[in-house]
Amino acid sequence: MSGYDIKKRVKGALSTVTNASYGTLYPTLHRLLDEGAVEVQEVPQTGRPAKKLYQITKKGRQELREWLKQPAAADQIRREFLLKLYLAKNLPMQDLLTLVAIRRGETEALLRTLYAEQDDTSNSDPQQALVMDYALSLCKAEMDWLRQFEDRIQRV
Amino acid sequence: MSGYDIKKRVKGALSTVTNASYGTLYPTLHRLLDEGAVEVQEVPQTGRPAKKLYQITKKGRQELREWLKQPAAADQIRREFLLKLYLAKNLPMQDLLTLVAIRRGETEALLRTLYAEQDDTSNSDPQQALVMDYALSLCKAEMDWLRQFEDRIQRV
DNA sequence: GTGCGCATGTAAGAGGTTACATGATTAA
DNA sequence: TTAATCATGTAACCTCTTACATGCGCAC
Repeated sequence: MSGYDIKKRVKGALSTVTNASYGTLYPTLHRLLDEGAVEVQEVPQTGRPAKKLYQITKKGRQELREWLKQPAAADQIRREFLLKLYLAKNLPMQDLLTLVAIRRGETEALLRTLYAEQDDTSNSDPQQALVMDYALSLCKAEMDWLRQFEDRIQRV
Repeated sequence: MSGYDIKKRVKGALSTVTNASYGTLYPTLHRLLDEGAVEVQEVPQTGRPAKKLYQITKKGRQELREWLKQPAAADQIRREFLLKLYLAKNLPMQDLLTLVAIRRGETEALLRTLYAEQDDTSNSDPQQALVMDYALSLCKAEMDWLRQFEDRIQRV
């Protein structure tokens, strides 16, 4: 794949897992090339920079396998929404409801996106379907929690 | 609270929300003091550095309220485990099972910790209980997913 | 007598994003 | 004609972690 395509893939199917900006992506590809973990094939194009198609090498695949065997690092998570909820006693009830409603809207949108992407990819990439299924499960759980929370505070 | 106490609080009840190392925490407190958002009271102690008790000021509380009203930034999430799952076709089945089993163990441990902390704090800080409840919901959902996943691949 | 808890803090570095530079093609 | 898509890349900056410095009291 090209750097550009990798970016799209990461932004789409892998957005629940990690992310990457070009400022990280391109230097990383150059480093992997230096290390011999990937090789590149330039495809000239008219009117735009040559497309650089990267492909993993035998050595790269070996290193990948080694990395995969290592225990995974702990999740790095930063949820500003939850932090605001934690500090909500400083907020009038009305603002709190708005905060939660916005979050519910965002979660609903994410849920719809995930359903749509699941339909798109269910027959193609099983690995991608796996990650999608995981994301869906957690997204549904958050949705349930948000609805319950809204019920609870509106009853008070 | 002192910087030391804040660190403990964040590591405990807020670990599912954010985190903080001293290298961030102390400079931030100094900055807030400069800005007049907090004030400090030194409590001398024998045999260790004076404890610096920070307290939010009127101005600080005002700014906090403004910040709370702004829509929350999107979650920043990095799940190395899921990334490895995504790349699992490069891994022998046995290693995949090990990877998932380790994750299940960690999730179980987290679940137990959360239950224990929920019992500890249920009668004290309702805000903290809220965050705990949220964390528990998502943790249970992940647990369910992991169990289902293990069932699925072992049946194949 | 060793290690943990208490309690402050800084310096170096890792890791990442944002904004920019370039510029043709194509759809609304 | 305006904006998005394609496609590369760099420089400046921001944010955070890791590792260090200091050192007493207390429990095992």
